[in-house]
Amino acid sequence: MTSTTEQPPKRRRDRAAREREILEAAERIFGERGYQGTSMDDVAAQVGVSKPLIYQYYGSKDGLFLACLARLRGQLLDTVADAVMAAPNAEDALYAGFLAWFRFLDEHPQAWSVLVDEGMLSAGPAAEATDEVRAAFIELIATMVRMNLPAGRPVDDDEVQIVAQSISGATERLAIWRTRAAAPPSPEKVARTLQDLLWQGLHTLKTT
Amino acid sequence: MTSTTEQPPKRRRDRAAREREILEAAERIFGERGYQGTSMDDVAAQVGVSKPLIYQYYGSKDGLFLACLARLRGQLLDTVADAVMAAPNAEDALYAGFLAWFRFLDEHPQAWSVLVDEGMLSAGPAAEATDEVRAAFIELIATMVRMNLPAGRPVDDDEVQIVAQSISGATERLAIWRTRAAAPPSPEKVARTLQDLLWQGLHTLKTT
DNA sequence: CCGAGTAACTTACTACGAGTAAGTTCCAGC
DNA sequence: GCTGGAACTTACTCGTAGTAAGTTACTCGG
Repeated sequence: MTSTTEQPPKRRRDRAAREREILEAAERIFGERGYQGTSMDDVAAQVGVSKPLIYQYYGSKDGLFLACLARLRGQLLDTVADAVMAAPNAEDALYAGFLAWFRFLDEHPQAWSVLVDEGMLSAGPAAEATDEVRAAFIELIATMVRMNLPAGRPVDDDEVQIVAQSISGATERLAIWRTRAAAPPSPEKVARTLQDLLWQGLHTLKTT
Repeated sequence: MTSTTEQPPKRRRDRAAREREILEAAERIFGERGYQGTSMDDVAAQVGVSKPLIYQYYGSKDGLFLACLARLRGQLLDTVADAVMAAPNAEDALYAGFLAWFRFLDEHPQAWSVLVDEGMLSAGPAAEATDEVRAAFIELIATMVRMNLPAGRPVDDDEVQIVAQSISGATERLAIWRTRAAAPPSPEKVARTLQDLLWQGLHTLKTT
């Protein structure tokens, strides 16, 4: 009976426990209804607590949303980074990274909803955090790209940036598309196709 | 003295004229402050008209935003499509399309702000319109990709979709990056790099 | 010129959600 | 048991989306 709905005899808890409880509820509700569609009153009611308490702990709606973001982002980033690092060479790393990305999103659909809504916050203070996440990813990609270049060659940083941004954008859009598509191709198929599309071009970079 | 601020002796106009006037103001204000940062009262005040009139003409805030979107989207789509169609072969078409895209966005920065905020509306009825825009682009890209394939070969529609989605995502993210970067590379450079990155891979598609 | 009829427009609201001020209740340690 | 602080609440303010109901100005037939 200890399901998601909380039982009445809920008393005071220490701050850390409450914060966790609030965060979990927020993650769930943001995931279901999006940022706009979620009101602080909703979250408060779900936790069985009053609104000002949430404000005391998280400062603002953005603050709460950011906290959700940070957690999910960390998980996703770690997953992908691990897959990339575990690969024996650049070619495999590329595929492994894509695969890890699409698989994670398949396995954590509600996490992804939050992260997508993240993109929605072009305005607001959440935008900065959003950019940080993406910057981390792009840094990872850029590192991979550079790994793939012969050591002696001069590196055109603009080109590396362009490539990294492109890959980041492509994977994001593909992820969104897959959640919406009626019968999306498997993570393996998408990762493979992407890999095929990009691999040759990455070599071109190196010989330019 | 007929600057952007309107002179007091502003009287009744017929509906079409007012709609245009409202749309222009909305486009400007949305472009400056984003969707969230713009209130209907702001727009009303700017036009020198009362809020309910805007509601009568555009139905809702989303409706007004959508109307802005539709116009800008149309311009952008036409520009890119023209460039693509004018190219003598697939390779040039790809480059020309990219170039037209990035140039347009350089030349219409406020238009782009609106289109970026567009992305922000994952929630709300604007999302549908957004998807339509993107679908149009993706259709254009998919057509180009198919043009590039030998006629006899069987076409894997999933792969074409994946590639088209990737390109769409890449160009969007690059556009956003360029507006934020301190010293973004020229449209030519970005278009060329993208072209280099993708061209080989598109051939791979055909021989798979 | 003149009185409808209607399109253009306004005033004055409601509803709801973010954020806050000022408490009240419960538990720890003395 | 009493006091101090952390956990928590009630009861607001303020801003903005959206609306109901009315008012003003143009127009067209007589």
